[in-house]
Amino acid sequence: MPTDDPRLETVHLLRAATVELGLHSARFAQRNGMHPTDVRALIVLMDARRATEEVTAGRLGAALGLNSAGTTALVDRLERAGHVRRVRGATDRRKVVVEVDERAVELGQAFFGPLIGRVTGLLDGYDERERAAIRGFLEGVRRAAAEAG
Amino acid sequence: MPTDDPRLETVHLLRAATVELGLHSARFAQRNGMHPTDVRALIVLMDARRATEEVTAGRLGAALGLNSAGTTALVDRLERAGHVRRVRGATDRRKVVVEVDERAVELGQAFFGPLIGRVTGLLDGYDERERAAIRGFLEGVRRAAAEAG
DNA sequence: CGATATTATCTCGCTCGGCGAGAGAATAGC
DNA sequence: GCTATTCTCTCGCCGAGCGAGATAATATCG
Repeated sequence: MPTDDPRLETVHLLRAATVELGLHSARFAQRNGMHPTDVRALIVLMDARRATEEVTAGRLGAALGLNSAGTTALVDRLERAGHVRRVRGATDRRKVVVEVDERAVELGQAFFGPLIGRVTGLLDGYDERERAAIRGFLEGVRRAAAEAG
Repeated sequence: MPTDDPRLETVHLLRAATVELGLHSARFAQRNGMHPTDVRALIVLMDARRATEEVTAGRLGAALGLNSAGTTALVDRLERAGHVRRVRGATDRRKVVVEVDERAVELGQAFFGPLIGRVTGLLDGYDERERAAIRGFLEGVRRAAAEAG
C-alpha cells in the first residue's frame, strides 16, 4: 500500500473541503430550522429559477432521490415555512409547480454570499492558466464521481 | 447583481463536484445497506486508524454532530453489521473505543479506490505550478467554509 | 365521443434515525 | 471515603422518508 503518494494530499484536501462545505450547509439548515434535504431542495429550486425553468414536484423529488410521498412531505414543509409556493400547472393541471419565495432567495444569498465572495476572491490570486487548471480539475472530479461505481 | 461574473462558473463547478461526490457516497451507503451517517462514521474511523489514533464513542459522535443517544444507536448499527468492534478503554473503563473491522476497510477501499485513482490520474495532466494552484484553491475553500458563517 | 391507460400528486400506515432526559458505571478531586 | 464529574447507555418520543394505493387530470384508441 503506497500511502505516501504525494497526489493523495490533494485527494485529502478535496475531501476536507467537501466536508467543510457540507457542514456549512448544515449550519444554514439548523439556523433556519430546516433539514439538509430542505436546503438541497432550495438549491435545486434556485438553480432552476436562475435558468427560468419550472420545477414540478415530481422533478424536484427526482433531483433529490425522494419518492412521491417524501416529495409531498418536503414541499409541505417548505410551504409551511413560507419558503415556497404551490402553483397548479397552467397547461397540465395535474402538475404542481414549486416556486421559491423571494424571501427564501434573499435568505440564501445572505448566508452563502459571503462564502461565494471568499471563493471568487481566492481565484483572483491565480493567473488564467492556473484558474483553467482549477476549473479542469473540478470538472474532472465531477465526471469521475458521476461515472465511478 | 452581476450574474455574469466569470468567476462564478468555478463556484458552480465546485458545487457540482461536491454534489456528485455526495451522491457517490450515497451509492456506497445504499449498496451496503447503510445510511449516510454510517458512511461518514466509517470515514472518521478510517482516518483515525491511518493516524493510529483511538476514537471513543463520544469523539465519534462529536465529529458527526450526534448526541450520546444517537451515537450509541450508530455504533450499535455498525457493530451489528460487523463493520466495527466495541473495546472498553484500557486506562479509563468508562470509555468505549470503536475499532473498524479489517473487512470494512477493504470494502471502503474497493469502492472508493477507483474514484481516488481517477482523481490522482487527473493530477498527472497538470504541471507542478498548476497542481499547486489546485491544492491552494482547495485549502482556501476549506478555510473559507470553516470560517464563514 | 366514450372507455381505458397513463401520469402526477397526495394520503395512510409504517420503519427507523436522531433527540431530550435521565439512569448507571467508572474516575477524579477534595 | 464522599461527592462531583465524565462517559455511555436506556427509554420514550418526534419526524423524515418509504411502500402501497387512492385520487384527479390528461392522453390514447377504437
